[in-house]
Amino acid sequence: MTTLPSAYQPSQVEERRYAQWLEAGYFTADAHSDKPPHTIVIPLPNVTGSLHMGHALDHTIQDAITRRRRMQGYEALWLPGMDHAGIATQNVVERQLAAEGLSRHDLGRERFVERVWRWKEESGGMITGQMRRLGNSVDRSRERFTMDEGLSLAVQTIFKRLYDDGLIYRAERIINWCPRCMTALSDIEVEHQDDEGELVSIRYGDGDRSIVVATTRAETMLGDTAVAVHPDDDRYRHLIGTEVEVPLTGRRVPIVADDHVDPEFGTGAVKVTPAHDPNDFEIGQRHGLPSLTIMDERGVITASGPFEGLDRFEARPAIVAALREQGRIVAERRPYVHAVGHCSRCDTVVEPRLSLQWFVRTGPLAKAAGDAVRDGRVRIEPPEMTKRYFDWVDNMHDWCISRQLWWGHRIPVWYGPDGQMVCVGPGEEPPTGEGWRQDEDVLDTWFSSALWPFSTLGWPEDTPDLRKFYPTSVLVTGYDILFFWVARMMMFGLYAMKDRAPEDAVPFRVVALHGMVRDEHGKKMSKSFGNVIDPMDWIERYGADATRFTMARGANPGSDVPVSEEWCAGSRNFCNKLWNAVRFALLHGAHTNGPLPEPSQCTAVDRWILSRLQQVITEVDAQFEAFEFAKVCDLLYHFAWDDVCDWYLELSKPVLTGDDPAAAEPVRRVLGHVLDQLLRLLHPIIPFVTDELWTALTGGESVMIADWPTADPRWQDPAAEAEVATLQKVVTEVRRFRADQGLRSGQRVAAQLHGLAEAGISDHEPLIRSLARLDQPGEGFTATGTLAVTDQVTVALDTRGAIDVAAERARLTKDRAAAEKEAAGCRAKLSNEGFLAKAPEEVVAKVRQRLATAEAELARIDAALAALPES
RNA sequence: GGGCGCGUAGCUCAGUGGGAGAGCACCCGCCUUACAAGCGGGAGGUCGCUGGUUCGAAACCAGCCGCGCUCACCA
Repeated sequence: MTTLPSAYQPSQVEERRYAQWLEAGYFTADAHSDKPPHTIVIPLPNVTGSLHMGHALDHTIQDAITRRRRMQGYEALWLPGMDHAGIATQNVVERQLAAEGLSRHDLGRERFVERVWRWKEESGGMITGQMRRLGNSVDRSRERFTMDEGLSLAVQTIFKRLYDDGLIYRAERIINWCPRCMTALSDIEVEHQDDEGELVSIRYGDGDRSIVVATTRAETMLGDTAVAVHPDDDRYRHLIGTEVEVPLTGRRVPIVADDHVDPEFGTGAVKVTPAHDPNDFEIGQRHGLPSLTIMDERGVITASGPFEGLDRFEARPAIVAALREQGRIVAERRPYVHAVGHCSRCDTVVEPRLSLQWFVRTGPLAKAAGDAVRDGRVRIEPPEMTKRYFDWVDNMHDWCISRQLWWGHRIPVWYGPDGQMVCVGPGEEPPTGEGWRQDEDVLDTWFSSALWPFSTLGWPEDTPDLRKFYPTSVLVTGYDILFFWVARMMMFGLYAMKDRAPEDAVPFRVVALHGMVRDEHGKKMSKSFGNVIDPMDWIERYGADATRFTMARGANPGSDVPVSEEWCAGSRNFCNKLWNAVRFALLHGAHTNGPLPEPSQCTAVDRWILSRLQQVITEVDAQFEAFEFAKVCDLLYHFAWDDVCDWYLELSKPVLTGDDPAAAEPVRRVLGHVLDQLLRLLHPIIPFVTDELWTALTGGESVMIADWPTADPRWQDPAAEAEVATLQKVVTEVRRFRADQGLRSGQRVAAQLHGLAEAGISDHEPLIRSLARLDQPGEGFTATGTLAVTDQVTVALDTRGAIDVAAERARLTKDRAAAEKEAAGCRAKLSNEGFLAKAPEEVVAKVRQRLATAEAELARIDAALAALPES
C-alpha cells in the first residue's frame, strides 16, 4: 500500500502525472475508433501570447468537458493550436527591429517574413508549455498553426471559392484605417470610446446664400465636395441646388438634399467629405459627387496649401484658427464628448479613409449563419446571448478582409499589365510574364481563424479526421469574441461544408460562452489597475488543480468570474481535504476489490452515503450537461467535505479503527467505492490530485480512463437518509448544548439517551456517544441537564456540576422564538382559504408537516424551559 | 442614442412563484492520532425603492434610483 505524505504537494505530482498521461497516449484521439466522437477545437491563442487568467478559465472548462466525455466512452479530441495574429505579431517583431534601429522596409518583405518565422520558432508559443502545466489534455499530435501549410491551403481554397461565387470582391470604399499600423481594419477591430472634442459651426459662403455647418473634424473641410440638408427642411429649401464656397479652399460646391441628414442635429446642414467619412461617401454616391482625398496613410494633410504636411491633429486647430480669423466660426462647443473609433490593437484614433480593399459579401453567409441558430442546428449557451448573436449577423456590413501588412496569408490574386485580375486557386500556377504581380496585401487574421473547426481537421481534403470529428461538439469561448470569431466560423463553416446535410454542416453543435475573469471586486484585470494575476503564479504556489477548481467554481454560464488568491487557497484546501480523506481511508483498509456488499450487509450509515452518492452523480451529470461548472463544483465540494468527510468518515471511524474485522470489511469496501466514485466525478475539474489518489486507492492505471459514474437506483434509500438525519440532529444538538455550556470538547460527559428506539436509531447509540463525546452513565450519575432533541429523543447529561441556566434559557428562548415564528407562519397560511383552495396539495401537506414539527418543537422547548431550575 | 444584464449577509455570488443560502471574512471553543490548509459551535440580511398581479413575490409585471456590459455612420 502506498503511503501518502500528510499534505498534498502538487509539485510532487503534477509533472510526473502529466508525463505519464502523455506517455500512455491518453490525449491522442483515434479517427478510426468505433466510439462516438466528441470534438472541441481550442480558441486559438495568439502566438505572441502567454497564458493569462482568461485562458485558465477557458481551458479548465474545455478540459473538464473533454475529460468527462473521454471517461464516458467518447473518442474525445481536444485540438490545440495557435493563431499567427497578424498585426500583433508584426508589431512585436517591428518593435524588435526598431530597437536595432531598423524598420521592416529596411529588410524588405521576404526577409521580414523570415524574421517573423524565426521569432515564432524561438519565442512564440510560450502558451503551449503553460497549457501543460494547467493539465490540459490536448492532442498535441494534431496541433496546428494558422500559417502552416495545410491551413494556408485551406485559406487559399476558400478564398478562391468565395471569389468564384462572387462573395469576395475588391472595391474602393471608406474603410477604417489605422494611421499607426498603416492598415485597414474591419468594423469590429475598431473600439468606440467617448473622447472630448470640439463641435464647431462654420459659415460656408456669404450673405443670404451662406449656410452654417457643424463638424468635429474641421480638417476634413479641405475635402468637402458638397453641403447636404434634409429635403423637407424649410430653412434651407431655397438653397438646394445652389452652390456655396468652401472657406479656405475657394472651391464652390453644390448644396444637395439628402434624407440622411437629421434636421434636428446641429444646424441641420452637413458638410460632405466623401473621401473621409462613410456617411458622406454614401451621400457622394447618391449625388455623383467627386471624392477628394486630402490626407495620406499616415494622417498627414496632402491638400496643397498652408496646411499641407500637417498631421491631422495639428491641422484641426490650425484650420479652426484660420476660420476664426475670417470670422467664419459661428459657434464652438467644447468640450464636446462624442464616440470616437480607436484601433483595437494600438488605440490610435481610426481615420475613415477611401481605399481600394477586398471585402467578403456577408449577406448570404450571414443569413445562413443566423438560420443555423434560428432553426436549432446550433445552440448558444446561455440563451440570453442568442439575441446578441442575431443582432450582429442580421445587421452585418461587408467584411473588409485585406490588411496592409506583411505577416499573414497573402491575397492569392495577381494583376496583369493590362489591368487583368486573376484569382489563383490551390494547385494552380500564378500567371507569369512581364508586368504580372501579386496583390501586396494579406488577409485579416480572423479570416483563417474562421476556418479553424475544419481546416485543422484536414479540409479541403476529405480526411478521416474531418469525417470523424466534424462538426465539432461544443465551442467554448468568452462572450467577447462571439462576433470576432464565432459568427465568422459559422459563416465559413456552413459555406465550406454546404455539401453536407444541413445539420452536419455546422461548425459546432453548441456554443458555450463564459465570461471574463475579473478580480475579487469584479474589476477587469488590467495592467493599469495593477490587479493582474498570473495563473502560473497560482499553479506554482497552490497547484494546477487549485487554480482550475477556482476557475470552475466561479464559472456560471455567460457571467464574469471574479477570482482572488484567497479563493484559490480555499481550493487548495479542498484538494488537501480530499488527499487526507483518501489517506485516512487507505490507512484503515479501504479498497475497491470485489463487488459492493449487499444492502442487507450494510449499516444504515453505509446505505445513507451510498444513497447520497447516487443523488450527487445524477445532479453532477445534469449540471455538466448544462455547462453549470460552478454548480458541479459546489455539489462535489459539499458532498466531499460535508457528507463524506465530516459525517461518513467520522461515523465510520469506530468500526474502521475497531477490532472487529468482520464488521469493518463492508465499510472498507463501501468507503473505497464512495471515494473511487467521488474521485472520478472530480477528475475532469481537478485531474492531478484525483489521479494520484485514485491510483493509490484502486491500483488502477489511471482515473483518466476509468468509466464515468452512473447512478444506480438500487442504492436510493430514503429510510437510511432519514435515519442518519435524526442521528445528525441528536449529535448536533448535544454539541450545541456543550458549546453553550462551555464544556470543552475534550471533557467527557456522562449521559443517558432516551427514546432512541422510538426514533429508530438505537443501533447508533455508540456512534452518537462517540461523536457527541458522551460517556455511559456510571455510579452516582446525576442528570444536571436534560435536552429534548426531537419529540422522541431526550438526552440527560451529568455535567458534573450545575449547568449555566442562563445560557440554557437563552438558547431555548431563541429556539422558541424561531419555532413560534415558523408555527405562526404556517398557521397563517393554513387559515387562508385562498391558499387551501389554490395551492398544490403537496405544498399544503408540507406546510401542515412544518406546523406539526414546529408545534412539537414548541412543546418540547416549553417543557425544557419549565424543567429548568430557577437561576 | 439602441440593446442586454445586474442590484440578496462585511466581500464575491447562487437561489427565479410556496420554509432566506454558499464560500471567504467575523465571533466563541478546541492541537479530538486523516487533515490547524483542520474540528465543533455561533452571529450577521425589512432580498435597491415604489406600485401592481397572485391565496402566496427575493423571484412575475410596470415605473423609478444606482451600476455594469455591449452595439452605434447625429456630422
